[in-house]
Amino acid sequence: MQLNKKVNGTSRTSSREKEEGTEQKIIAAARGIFQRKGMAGARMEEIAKEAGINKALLHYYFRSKEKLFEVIMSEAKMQMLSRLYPILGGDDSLFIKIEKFVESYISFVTDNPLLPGFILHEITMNPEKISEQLIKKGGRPNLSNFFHQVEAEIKRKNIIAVQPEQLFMNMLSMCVFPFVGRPMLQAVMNVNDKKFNQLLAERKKEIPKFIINAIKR
Amino acid sequence: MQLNKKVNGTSRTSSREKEEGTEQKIIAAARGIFQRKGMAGARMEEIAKEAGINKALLHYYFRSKEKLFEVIMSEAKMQMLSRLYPILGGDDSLFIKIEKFVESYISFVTDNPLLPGFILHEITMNPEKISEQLIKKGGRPNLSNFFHQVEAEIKRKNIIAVQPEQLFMNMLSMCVFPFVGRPMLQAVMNVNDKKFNQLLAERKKEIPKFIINAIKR
DNA sequence: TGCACTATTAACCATTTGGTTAAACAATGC
DNA sequence: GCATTGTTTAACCAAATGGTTAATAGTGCA
Repeated sequence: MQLNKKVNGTSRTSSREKEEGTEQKIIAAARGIFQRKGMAGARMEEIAKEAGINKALLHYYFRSKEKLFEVIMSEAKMQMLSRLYPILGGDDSLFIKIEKFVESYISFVTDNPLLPGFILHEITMNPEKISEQLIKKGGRPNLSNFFHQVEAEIKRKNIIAVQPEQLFMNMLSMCVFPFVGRPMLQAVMNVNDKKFNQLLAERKKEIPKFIINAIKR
Repeated sequence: MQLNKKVNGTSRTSSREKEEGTEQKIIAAARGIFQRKGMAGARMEEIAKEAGINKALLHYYFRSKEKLFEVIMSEAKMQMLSRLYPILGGDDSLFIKIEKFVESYISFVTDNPLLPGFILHEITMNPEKISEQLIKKGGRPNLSNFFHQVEAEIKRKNIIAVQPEQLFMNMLSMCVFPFVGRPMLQAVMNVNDKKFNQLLAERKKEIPKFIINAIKR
């Protein structure tokens, strides 16, 4: 038994529908189940079944639940962070950055609605272990660029005084929380799925407007 | 075996330190462990040990893990919601409401930092079952009061046009998210515990200022 | 004092669960 | 063809886990 990932390009088993290869099927299944149930709630058996394979084969590709989990988690973190730094670390003006960031982040999370809750929960369960690599993965944290820019705009009297950290937290909170807290928000506000989706879509424009209103002089 | 909760007032076992009664010790232990590990990650054995009792006694007081979980969850939901409605449903002016709400909510969550993440995660794992009672528990949802007030202020041209739902989501997001996403935020912003606590405390004033700035004409 | 009832425990049980093994199956090179 | 190597499975295993049982200790009260 060895863990060499297979080299095959086109040659496939005589199976009918799948053209992706076992490893990808496993990852896809694991992604879904881990995100839906969390590390503690996920079952190797269920992942195997959803991937259409045997449980033993799961351990043949990924030695343990932890190993498999780490693959999924590391992929998830990278996805989340890779949207974060490029925009905020770029050359745009502050207001443009805010607009681009919110638009990009909400679009992304709309396509991956379970991601934030998954990451946040697991990182809370295991802060040291998971947040250490947060820095390395997905590019070096470039927030200092953004923070300096905020301070510069304050000095130039273009915006009111606000701690960059607070501004960043506000922005991220408003983007991410509605996805993490969706079921609660819908229940509390008594809003159906369609209406809530519409609210989420509108937030791409609403949040930047809100933020810029809040800070501009 | 019966589940009668004991009637004793003062008479206690000859145990040394505890004066709270077994049931309360169990609930305290369960609260901590469920909040830290979640339903799926919690172990009955561990709860028993933390309560200083036998696992069998746990089942003597609360028949099953689910039953015990429901006690904790229902208590948690009530706590969260009981801060929500009274203030927003009250008679204060809009700006005062916002200030009171943010102040009260952040204070509360500061004292119970694991609560939001716990509730949000479990409600996501099991939306139907848990969010149904969200409405009943902790008083009827009084958001319509708040929503009408927002619309009235818009009409009176005291604030700019904004959907009440969006405003509410913004407010709740900024209050709650920093607690749910704390480990991630600290890692990403490279901020130590002390500094982060300070930021959180400052948010009690910062968020209302931010919101009011964003919406006032 | 002894009886009824509650509280508590050690030992036990059945199921679930992550993980392993040995053998069957393909595919590929020679 | 057949040996080699990688892939897949059914069966199995040990530990963990939620839950139960039967016996013990404690307490009030008739």
